[in-house]
Amino acid sequence: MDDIGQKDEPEQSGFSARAARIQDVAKLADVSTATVSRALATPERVSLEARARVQEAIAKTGYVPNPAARTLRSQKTYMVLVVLPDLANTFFSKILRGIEETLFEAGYGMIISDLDGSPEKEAHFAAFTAAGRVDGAILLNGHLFGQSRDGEGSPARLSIPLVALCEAIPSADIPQIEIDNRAAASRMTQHLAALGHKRIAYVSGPAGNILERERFQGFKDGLERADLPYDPALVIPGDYTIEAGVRAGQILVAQTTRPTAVFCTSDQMAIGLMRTVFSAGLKVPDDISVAGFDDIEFAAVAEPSLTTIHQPRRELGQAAASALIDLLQGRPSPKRIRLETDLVIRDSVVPLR
Amino acid sequence: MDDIGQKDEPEQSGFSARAARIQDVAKLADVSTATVSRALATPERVSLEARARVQEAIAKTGYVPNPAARTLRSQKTYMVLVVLPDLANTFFSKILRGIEETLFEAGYGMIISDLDGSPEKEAHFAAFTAAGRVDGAILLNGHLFGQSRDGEGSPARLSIPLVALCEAIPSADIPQIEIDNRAAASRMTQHLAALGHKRIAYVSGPAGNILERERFQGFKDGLERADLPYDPALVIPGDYTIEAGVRAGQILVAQTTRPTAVFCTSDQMAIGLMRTVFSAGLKVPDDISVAGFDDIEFAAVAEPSLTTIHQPRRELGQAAASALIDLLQGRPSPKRIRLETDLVIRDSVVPLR
DNA sequence: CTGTTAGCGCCTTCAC
DNA sequence: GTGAAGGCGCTAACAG
Repeated sequence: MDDIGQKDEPEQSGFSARAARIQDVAKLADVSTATVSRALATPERVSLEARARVQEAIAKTGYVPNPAARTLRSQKTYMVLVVLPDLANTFFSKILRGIEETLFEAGYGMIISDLDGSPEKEAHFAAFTAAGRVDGAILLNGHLFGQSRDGEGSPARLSIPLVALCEAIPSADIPQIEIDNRAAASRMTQHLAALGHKRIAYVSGPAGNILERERFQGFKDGLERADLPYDPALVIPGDYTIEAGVRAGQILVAQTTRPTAVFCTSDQMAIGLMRTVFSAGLKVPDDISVAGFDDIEFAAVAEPSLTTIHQPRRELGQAAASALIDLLQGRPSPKRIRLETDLVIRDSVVPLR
Repeated sequence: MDDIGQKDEPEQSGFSARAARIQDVAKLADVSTATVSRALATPERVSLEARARVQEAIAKTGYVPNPAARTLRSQKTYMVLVVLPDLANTFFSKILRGIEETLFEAGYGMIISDLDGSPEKEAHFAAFTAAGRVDGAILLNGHLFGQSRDGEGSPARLSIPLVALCEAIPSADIPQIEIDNRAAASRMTQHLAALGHKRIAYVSGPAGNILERERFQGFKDGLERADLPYDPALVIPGDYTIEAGVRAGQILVAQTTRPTAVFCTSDQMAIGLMRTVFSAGLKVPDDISVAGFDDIEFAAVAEPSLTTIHQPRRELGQAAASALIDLLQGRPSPKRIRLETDLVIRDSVVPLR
């Protein structure tokens, strides 16, 4: 990453509408194309002198290797696919940034696939990886794709290095980067219990989701440790979205004997729920305490500010990208990484009076 | 070469360890490779019979064209670069989704570049496009990269089709997809004025930003139409972030003669500002009305819910992608598209009592 | 309508 | 340390 300077005009003399090729550089440096190639890939195997001439010629021509040709030859794309269920979900953006940063530093580009719950898209991206457009993939959607029912004719190229991020894929033997959802949920539940809350509602994630399963386990763990009974009637279904929070709030306010605290398994739901609770004339935290999960940017500025579990989103992205790069470069990669979460205490949860 | 080497694996028998090539399909279908290629690209120029045989052979082999080879030959990548200033900003996610959808339908992939204010990255992506890794680009960052200032003969080199989205680039002769920021800001200002507010503060975007320039003009337009004087003391600097809103709030509450309404030029700032205002013991909207801009998801569930300008983010993304695809496929493309905004009236703004 | 031929630009043995 | 040459897989050009 050296040249930034000469974007100027090598075109005063000629109509250089065409990009320089390795041949042009070779001719100008008076070496063979092989030497140019080596000067770029393995400079130590080229004499200092030749290297200098090549450098100069590259600078003069503004040569940039053609990636398609390079890929065709070397079977490497220096591209990584990031698969996520919903690009518009604010939870992912900081993770993406962490991924992008780390990939960028290692010279990889990032292609994003927003699955959007569409099997068609999933098939498309499966074909995409099969076609060798990417060297590896980071999966945020909790499952592998391209599992054809009978495997007939499915090419073996599908097996590129993969990393699971956030939503673990236990069945797959790939690096798993995540937080300890169960422990975090347990911790929050105990926090609420320690403040005197005995009737604690739980707003869930989507049924079957692995995060949901773990957080739900954690919720029950927390109750148990606090010697509180688990009451299924206090579980309200959700799916991590703002809208689910709004709906959960409606269910909540309609209840005759309301819980004194609600543990929402995403901040988005917590914020949506508080909205409904306010509209119903109740107050948070005076009438009901509300806790979230994720610590998105808006958690700190919500009204009241949200007590929640902090997830190191950027670091999660970075860790996943690092693990994948290790894999891609043949280095041993961590099998499983669990990053630490924090309980962030703000104003939406208060002791039961 | 250090791969798992199966050099002489007979490639029959249903499952090949190696991806099928066009030759394999050709042989199986008993046609030439050219016919296979045509059957894929221009089926109408291939006899029904041959087409059927090719289809069958493709199915049997699981053939997927090698994109690198295709790109090398045809000089088309079917990839589009999306350049944006900050991936972690929630404002962009829905726009990205709109872009992705439309690109996907047209068979294009999306590569995202998060500039993150880094000139180094910008140089990198300039080289990226120069290297021909993408067919076109959508720019959300308000300026071209890798281009010299003179509008004369320079752009011959890395000129791929471009589209400017949201932040217009007036100097560039490319399709511009945007909203009428000036009109929208004027409308909001007049709305506040119509409710009796006479001292209206304005929390700005980053200095020099084109959105900021237009919205600021709109703010002044609105004051003028409402016969209100423009008072520079009521302008608070910001940069569209939550944090800027928090800081603006601090400035606001410290003022001796406070305005009765604040127009924040992003929802994120409005939400951050309300946070500070609450912490200072004031009430929104009773003590001060607050308006936003963008209508992000959290605007509707903020407390109080936010009166703001709705931007059709998804449609903006779709329109930009469509315009770019037109360009890429040699069709005439719209020069400038301005999508409609809406004034969304919620609870954060009330008439002056 | 179909086949043959010739590269796209690069990397990488294989010789020297 | 360097050069010559073949070919990665595909499609465009040109015949037939």
